[in-house]
Amino acid sequence: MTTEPRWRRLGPDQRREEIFASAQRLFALRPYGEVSTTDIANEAGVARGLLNHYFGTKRDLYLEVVRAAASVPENVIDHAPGGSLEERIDAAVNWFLDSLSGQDAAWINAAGSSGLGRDPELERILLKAEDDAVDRVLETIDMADVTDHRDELRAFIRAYGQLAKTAGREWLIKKKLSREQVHLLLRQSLLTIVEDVLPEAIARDRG
Amino acid sequence: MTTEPRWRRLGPDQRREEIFASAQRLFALRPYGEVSTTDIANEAGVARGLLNHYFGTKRDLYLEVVRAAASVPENVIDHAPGGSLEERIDAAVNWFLDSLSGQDAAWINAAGSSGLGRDPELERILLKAEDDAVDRVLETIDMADVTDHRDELRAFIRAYGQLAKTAGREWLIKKKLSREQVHLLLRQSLLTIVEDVLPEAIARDRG
DNA sequence: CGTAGTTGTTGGCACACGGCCAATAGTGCA
DNA sequence: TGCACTATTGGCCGTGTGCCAACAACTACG
Repeated sequence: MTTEPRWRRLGPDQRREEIFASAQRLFALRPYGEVSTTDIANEAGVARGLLNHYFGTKRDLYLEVVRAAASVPENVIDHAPGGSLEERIDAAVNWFLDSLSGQDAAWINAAGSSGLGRDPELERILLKAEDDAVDRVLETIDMADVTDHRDELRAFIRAYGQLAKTAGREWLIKKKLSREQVHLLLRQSLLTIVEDVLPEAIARDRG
Repeated sequence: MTTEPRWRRLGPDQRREEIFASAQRLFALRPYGEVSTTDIANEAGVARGLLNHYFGTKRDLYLEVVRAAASVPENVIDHAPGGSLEERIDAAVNWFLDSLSGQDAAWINAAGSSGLGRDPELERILLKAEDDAVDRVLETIDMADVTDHRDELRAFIRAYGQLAKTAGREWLIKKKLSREQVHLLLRQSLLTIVEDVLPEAIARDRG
């Protein structure tokens, strides 16, 4: 009589995946403090100690989940450059809104750092994601190679990114705006920044 | 020989204040999870149990601190209405930037909810603060009494608020922008929203 | 087919932290 | 001076997390 094993032994990657998935599910549901490692372990059908073995600390696991959620979806458009500035901007905005509604819209919730009190590591992760998003935008509107006042441009776009994220929330979650209205807001704002604010900001150099 | 007391007995309000101040200091320094009630108690020179007595739970104390940090400074300008739209917007932006640099700039860090996984109560607090800020802006630019598409207007302004907060950070913390540049960005963006986006958004009603 | 080796996995120990509450001790008042 | 009032303490207890040595599933080799 061959007694069947009490648990299955998996390859490290596979088990890691399982745990990570469970963590994703739970962390998306409730905030960090209200998710216990026991919960995650149970969800994954695994002993609690295994989390530490694969991810180190609970916090480390959390940070990995956040990193995954914060990064903009990779499926960029084919980026057909031509056209006027307005057309390119229009395309960029459309791409953005599509990827918002298409995705499970996970990263729309990945807000700026926690409520208060800097958390350097978390901040670093979110800033990295933000910067990637900025690059994406700059590429899409064919301004990736501006070198003159690069820092200022990026700062403007970063601020714009927050506007975009918030507007997205107003559309998808709070339902106060229609897609067309959000599109309008994003198009006009970006247009103003590129055509109006940037040149002027360059003219009067920064102090 | 009169032995001197081991501790002083204060009025409830005063002691409450002391503890609250200590909590503010520590929560501003490190994130929630890395501040223990013991830390706060030590900082306040008080027994740990007293925190619970005055504030209930650690979380309750935290929420009060956040509420204080998130609310925009009350010292509004005298609000001299007259002038063109551009002048009014200019005044509003100036007021905003002044209150940013003037304050200890605490609330500039009070970002949207935690990194992931909704925290309803925290969210409620931050949304309340955000809405107050929106009201403040609308008053300052004399658009507080628009009734037609109030929800849309407020949504636009809310998104704009995030842009403003981020731009403020780029100026005061990251030093990528000068005050003039931020001013320019905020003025032009708000102008575009009010003069351009809003009318158009109203024309094509929301679906 | 048995057996030793590898390592994914478990279970429990130790410790830190937060909520709670009965006992204590400043403090003003009679 | 003593008494009542209550601000404040100190410790108990449950919970959550990191850690690690033992264990067992699986593999390979004799």
